[in-house]
Amino acid sequence: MKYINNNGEVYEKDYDIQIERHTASHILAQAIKRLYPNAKLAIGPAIDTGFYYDFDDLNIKQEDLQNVEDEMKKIIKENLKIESYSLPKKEALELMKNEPYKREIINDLPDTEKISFFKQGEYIDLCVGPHMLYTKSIKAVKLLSITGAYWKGSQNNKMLQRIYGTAFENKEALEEFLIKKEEAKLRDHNKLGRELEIFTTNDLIGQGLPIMLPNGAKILQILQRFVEDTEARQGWQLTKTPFMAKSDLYKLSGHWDHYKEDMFVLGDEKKDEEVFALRPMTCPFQYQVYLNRGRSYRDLPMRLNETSTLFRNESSGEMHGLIRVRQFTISEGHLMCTPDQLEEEFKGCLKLAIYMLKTLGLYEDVSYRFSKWDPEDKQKYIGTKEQWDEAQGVMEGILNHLGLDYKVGVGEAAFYGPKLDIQIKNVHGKEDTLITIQIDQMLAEKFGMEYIDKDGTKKRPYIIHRTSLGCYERTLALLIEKYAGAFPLWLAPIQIKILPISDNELLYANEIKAKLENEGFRVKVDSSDEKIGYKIREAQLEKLPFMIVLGAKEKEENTISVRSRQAEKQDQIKLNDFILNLNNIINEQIGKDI
RNA sequence: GCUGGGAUAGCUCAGUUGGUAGAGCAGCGGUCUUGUAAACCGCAGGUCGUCAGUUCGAAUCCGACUCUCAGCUCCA
Repeated sequence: MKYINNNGEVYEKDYDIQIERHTASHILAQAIKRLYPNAKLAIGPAIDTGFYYDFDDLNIKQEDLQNVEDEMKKIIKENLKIESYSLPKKEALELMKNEPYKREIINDLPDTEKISFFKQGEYIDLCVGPHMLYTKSIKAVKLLSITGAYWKGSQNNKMLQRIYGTAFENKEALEEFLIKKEEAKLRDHNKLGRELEIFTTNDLIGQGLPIMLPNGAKILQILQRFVEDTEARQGWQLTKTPFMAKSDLYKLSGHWDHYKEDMFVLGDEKKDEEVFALRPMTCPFQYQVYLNRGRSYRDLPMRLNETSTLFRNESSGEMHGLIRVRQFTISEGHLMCTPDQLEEEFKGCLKLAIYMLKTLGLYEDVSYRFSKWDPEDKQKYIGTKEQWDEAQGVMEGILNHLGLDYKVGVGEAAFYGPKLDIQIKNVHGKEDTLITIQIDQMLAEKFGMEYIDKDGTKKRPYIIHRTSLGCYERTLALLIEKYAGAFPLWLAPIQIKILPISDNELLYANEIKAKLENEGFRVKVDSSDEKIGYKIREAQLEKLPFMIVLGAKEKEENTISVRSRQAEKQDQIKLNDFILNLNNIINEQIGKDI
């Protein structure tokens, strides 16, 4: 494959999908310029799933995309040769005199810089390249959607019109991508979760406030018991702190100055003597547990956990199914320790998180992000540069010592400290934080937390702020998508459905149900008068782990016919053998050691 | 919060240039008592997201709001 770089040099290299996509974005811009000459060019990079190009003074609709795509295919067919050349800044500005966004980019470049351009036919774009050598090198291209996007990614700037598209090496690869995209939609928790009656929402209750239906509430209960029991075995002590507090608490913690926009405040500061706010984080509440009396080094490490319901007044456009909500519950915890305990305890928190991920089956799907502050953003963060350097330095040391493969996210830290975020992508490819482990010194200082050390002097403890399985609602959403609703046995809200072939077996069915429930299993009997084939199909749609078919034969022989959701047909066995089998499966699923 | 779609029965969706709402599935009642992908008959179910407007007349046209989807921004 031939490419051209911004020195005008042509070179040979293996097929590079990112270069193809970047070239496709130029062809998109060329097509837009031909069809809508008044449109202004912003930027058009390649991304993970394809490419986009941002335009101003363009107002097209979804229906117009096909037309644009047809024009792109025409340009590809014309097989224009792509050339590159450089200009001094002054001439570059002159060349782009009708492109305000390009001029802004050029103006931001140093004066000494030679500015490179790529040209294909009548179309010229400011670009560092490289590109494919001919437009015909684009083998499969498709425009996908059209949305708004802020210029330079800042909401203070104008919103431009962004066109998303994708390109592949051949038509088959494009086709496969589109099919996968459609399949992903079927796993979408926001659709599947409603279909499987896990949750719903309601106009009267409001945005970002999902209602957990019996199936969803059951899964959350199972998860919560699992988390609390596991944490207890790891030396965590459960606390229960209030859902709200006076504004005084938040003023001390810094939330009032740095987080009030995102809080639900009860009352009016101007009129009321006392104003309350629902808690957006548990830290300042749980710190009061530590502060309940003086602490000695003998009390450390002190591990406090809480199944903690939080309230955040997210902007209206942010809410999404169970992934982004206004009220949610997290497996939160705060760990107070001495400096020389810090690394070991941090490791313990990470180990616990990884154990949770492995048990849930999500371990292979996560990535790690070291979230630092942005020194430029004075509004967002409390503390001094020295404090941040220290906290980040400590965390970086630990992360590197653990040999963790992580990316750095600048400006992603909490307002009070750096974080190790464990990230996961949903079915649409959008990444969110599932679990977070943070080192917090600023709030410890604000609340005056200390301990008496061996030498009798007062010292400030290090505090690790962490979640073990993260936000329950978000985790549930990811689990729905991971398993496409077919939950592992230990998590399934209904584990077994009993299908009597006729009403003659109803009594026997209820007998089996009672015995299974007595063993702690979650069972449902299908007492409808449908035919057995229909009942099986229904049970399959519910994605339950097991079904039991009971007819005259089973009743006669005092057996059951069991079928797992993967199996083609059922096996006739004794109930006790089935119970043994179920327990084995569950032990396998949650019995792993930390 | 911003840009652009959308909201009709529990669900999936029809509904023509404005004339007063329909199907399939689910539900309920009955018949059938069934051995592996949808038995048969019947019934019921809607303030067409909400509110205000234009009109003799609005699911349909205009406006505001609510909710929802995709993306941006923000974030667990």
